Amino acid sequence: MKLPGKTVERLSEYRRTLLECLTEKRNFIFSHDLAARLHITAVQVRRDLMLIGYSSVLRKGYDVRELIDTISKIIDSEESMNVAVIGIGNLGRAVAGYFKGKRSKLNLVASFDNDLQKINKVISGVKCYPYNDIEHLMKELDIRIAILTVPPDFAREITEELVRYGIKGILNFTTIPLNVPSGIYLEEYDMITSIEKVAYFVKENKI
Amino acid sequence: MKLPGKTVERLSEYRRTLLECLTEKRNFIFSHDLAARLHITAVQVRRDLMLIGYSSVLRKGYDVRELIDTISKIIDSEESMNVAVIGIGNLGRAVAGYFKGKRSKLNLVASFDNDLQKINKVISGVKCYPYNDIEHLMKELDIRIAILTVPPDFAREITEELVRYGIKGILNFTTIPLNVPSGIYLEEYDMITSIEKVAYFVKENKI
DNA sequence: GACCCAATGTTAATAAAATAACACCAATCA
DNA sequence: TGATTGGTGTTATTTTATTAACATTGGGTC
Repeated sequence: MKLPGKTVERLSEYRRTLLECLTEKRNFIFSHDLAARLHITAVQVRRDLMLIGYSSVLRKGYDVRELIDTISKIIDSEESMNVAVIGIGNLGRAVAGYFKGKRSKLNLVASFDNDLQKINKVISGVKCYPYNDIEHLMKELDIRIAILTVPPDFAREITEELVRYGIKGILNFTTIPLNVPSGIYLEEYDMITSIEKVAYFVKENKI
Repeated sequence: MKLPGKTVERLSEYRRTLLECLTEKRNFIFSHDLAARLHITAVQVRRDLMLIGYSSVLRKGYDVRELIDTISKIIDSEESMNVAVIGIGNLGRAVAGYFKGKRSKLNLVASFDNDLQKINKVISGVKCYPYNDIEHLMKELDIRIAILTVPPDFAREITEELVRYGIKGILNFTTIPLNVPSGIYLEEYDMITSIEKVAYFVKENKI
C-alpha cells in the first residue's frame, strides 16, 4: 500500500491526537471531532482513513484504541527502528528531547558531535559520540535514520559518510540542500524558509 | 500579486543560493545551475521566475545581483519587520541563532520565557523578557511575527495572548495545533510528524 | 415496524503543483 | 548568410491534493 506523503503526515497527527483522547478517557470519536482538534475537515479525515482501509463498525464514532492500533500497523515498522542525531547543538538537543520518555517504535540510540565537551556525555537523554565513530556505530547500533542538525559547513561531508555506511533515511534540518542516492529517503526542512514565508504572507495581508 | 506558497518558499531558497553565488564571484547563473544546486528542475526555476515577472536580458544566464534584488522586492517588506521568539529553550535558541549576524529585513528584537534564570539575560543574541511583558512590548517594539517554541502546555494560552495584543503572523513549532482568527497568518511545523514520515518511507523502501 | 437522523465511505469535481512541450531568440560558425 | 545550438518564457498536460456531493447504514423514536 503506497500512501500519499500528506496522508502519512496526517496519520502521525491523528495518532497523537487519539492518544490524547485516551488520556481524557474518550474511547470513541467522530470524524468531525478529530478534524476539529487538528483544524482540518472531517472529509479529509474520512478520506485518509478510507485510504488505510479502516472503517468503524459502530455509529458511535471511531473506536479510539482500535484506530490507534490500525494507524500504528500502517506507519510503524514491526521491529523498532534506531535513530541518531548528528550534531548535538541547540537544535539537536531540541530534537533529542522529543524522544525522551516516549515509548515508540523509534529509538534514539546515539548522538554525534565533535565538541570535546560533549563527547562521551549523555546529553538530552542520549550519549554523544565523536563523528569518527559513525562508521562502526552505524552497524553496531543498527542506525537506520539520521537527523541532521550540524552546522551548514559540515552537512555535505557528514552526509556522504552516512550514505557510505548505509543510512536509510535522513531528516535534514540544515540550510544546505542535500543530494542522496535513490533508495535513501530524504526529507528536508528549512526554518529560514518558513520564517520568510510567514513574513511574506504577513506583508501581503497588510496590503 | 498573489504567489503560491510553494513558490514563495523556493524564492527564499533561490535568494540564499544566489547570495552564495555572489561570494563565489559568480555573477551570472543559468536556470539549470540554480536548479541543480537546489535539486529541483530548471523548468521549475523558470516558471517561478516567470510568476514574479523576471526575465533575463542577456543569454549568459540570470544576473545574480539583479535577481537577488528582484526577489527581495517581492518577498521583503519595505520597512523591516520585527520578530520575537516565544520560549527560549533549546529550540528557541536554535531559531534565534539563525538571525545572528544576518542583516535582513527581519529583525529578532526579543525573546520571552518565564524561567527566572533567563529573564533579563541576553541569550543567543537577544534579550529575554518575562511573558508578562508581552502586552506592552508587542507595541513598544512593534513585534509583528512570533515564533512559538514553548512547551506544548503553554502553546494555547500564549497564542491567545499574542492574538489579543495584535500579532500578525505565527510560526508554530510546538506539537499543539493552533487556531487563530483569519487575518493572522499561521504556519505550523511539527518535527515529530517529519520524523515519523521518514520512518514510514524508510520502512516502505525496504518492503 | 416505519421513519428520521447523524455520521460514514466513496465517487465525482475542483484546485494546486509539478512536469512536459514547444516556439522563440541571440550568439556561433560553417 | 543561413542553419545550428543552448537557453529562455509560456502554454498545455499530468499528477497530486483537497473539497464537494451523495448514497448508505445502523441506531433511536414514536
